[in-house]
Amino acid sequence: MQRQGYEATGIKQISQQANVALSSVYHFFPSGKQELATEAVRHADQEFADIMREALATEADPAEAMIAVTQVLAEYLHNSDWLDGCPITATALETAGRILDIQRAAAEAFEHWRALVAEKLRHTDIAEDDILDLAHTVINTLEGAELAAQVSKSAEPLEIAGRHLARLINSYR
Amino acid sequence: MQRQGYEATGIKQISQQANVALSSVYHFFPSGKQELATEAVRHADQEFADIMREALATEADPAEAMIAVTQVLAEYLHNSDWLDGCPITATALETAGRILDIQRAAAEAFEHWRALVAEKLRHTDIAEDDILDLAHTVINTLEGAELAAQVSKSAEPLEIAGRHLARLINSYR
DNA sequence: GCATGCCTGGAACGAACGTTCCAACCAGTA
DNA sequence: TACTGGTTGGAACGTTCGTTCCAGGCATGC
Repeated sequence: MQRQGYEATGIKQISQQANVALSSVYHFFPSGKQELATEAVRHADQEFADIMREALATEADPAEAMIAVTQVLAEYLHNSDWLDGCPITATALETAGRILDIQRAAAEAFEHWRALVAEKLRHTDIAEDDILDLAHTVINTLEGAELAAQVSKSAEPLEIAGRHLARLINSYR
Repeated sequence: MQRQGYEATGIKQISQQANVALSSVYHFFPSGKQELATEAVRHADQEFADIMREALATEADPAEAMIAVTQVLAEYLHNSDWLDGCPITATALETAGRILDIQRAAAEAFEHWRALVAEKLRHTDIAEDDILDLAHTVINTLEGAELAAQVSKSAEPLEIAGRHLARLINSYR
């Protein structure tokens, strides 16, 4: 779903790629595809949070840490032939306004990731209100840059985003 | 496709909603769905460019103009019950790496929109290299903020993005 | 009025979709 | 050994998908 989105990903395709019986999928996700997708988004939430947490920890300075994050994301993207961008964006977008469970799970994921960034920014003397705003823009700019990088098959949007986010953060202290 | 993405949007659904015979769709788009989607992306490219051009023109100062753009985007989003975000993101993401024509059309759209922003920024004394970088981040942050606004059904991400983009631009002069 | 294009209506195709069902299976425990 | 719970294999359901085909309509040109 990260690569193809919700609709293009079939349950049979999932069961085959996982070497698992189709019945088993319906055994563990009785409500079908929507339940599976919701859990997939929640799983991707945790997985992506781990990646970000680790990348943020490599640099003590929050501004520098942003650059580290964009570098890690660029690596993942490049190593997967520009296929593995944000794990939930595609699914979130095409189900927005149609499948509320998935939309809610996606909203919670963004909130979760924002909290990680905010946590990192609290090691500065930036005011709490500004920190919360910055966390918004950091995640949103990363999302947009990852999308652009994927579509253009280039790491440049992510590199630029890293530098600009660092500059924006530094402008608050 | 703006609302549902590529896979979830059927050709029959399109022909019905357009009050047009299914045969007519295949008459004008002989190569089928992929060709139709590619043209749809190109059309959305122009349409979105018009919206941005108009919004950018409402404010003489480029930094202020960014806030105007986010306000306009927030309006569109709110008026459509948070359904009409960026017209190509969903389609671009789920076809990335799978349908090259669509991916190319999407990349050209982003390039087109960046050029509009760069054009506006040339009314300042910012160095050309910085202008091109800023255009990248402006579009990418708008994309990310629009996604977040749509998923969270709130205009807040766009409002914050507008303020931060203005601040970032002003930091260059 | 008649012929020559382009366009449409409607039916049909095979394939894939999500989902359901049930018999068979295979741990465990007693 | 017998039983019981959870898990699987495989076939089948109806529906929808993208696509194809062709006879008919309907203007425009002579």
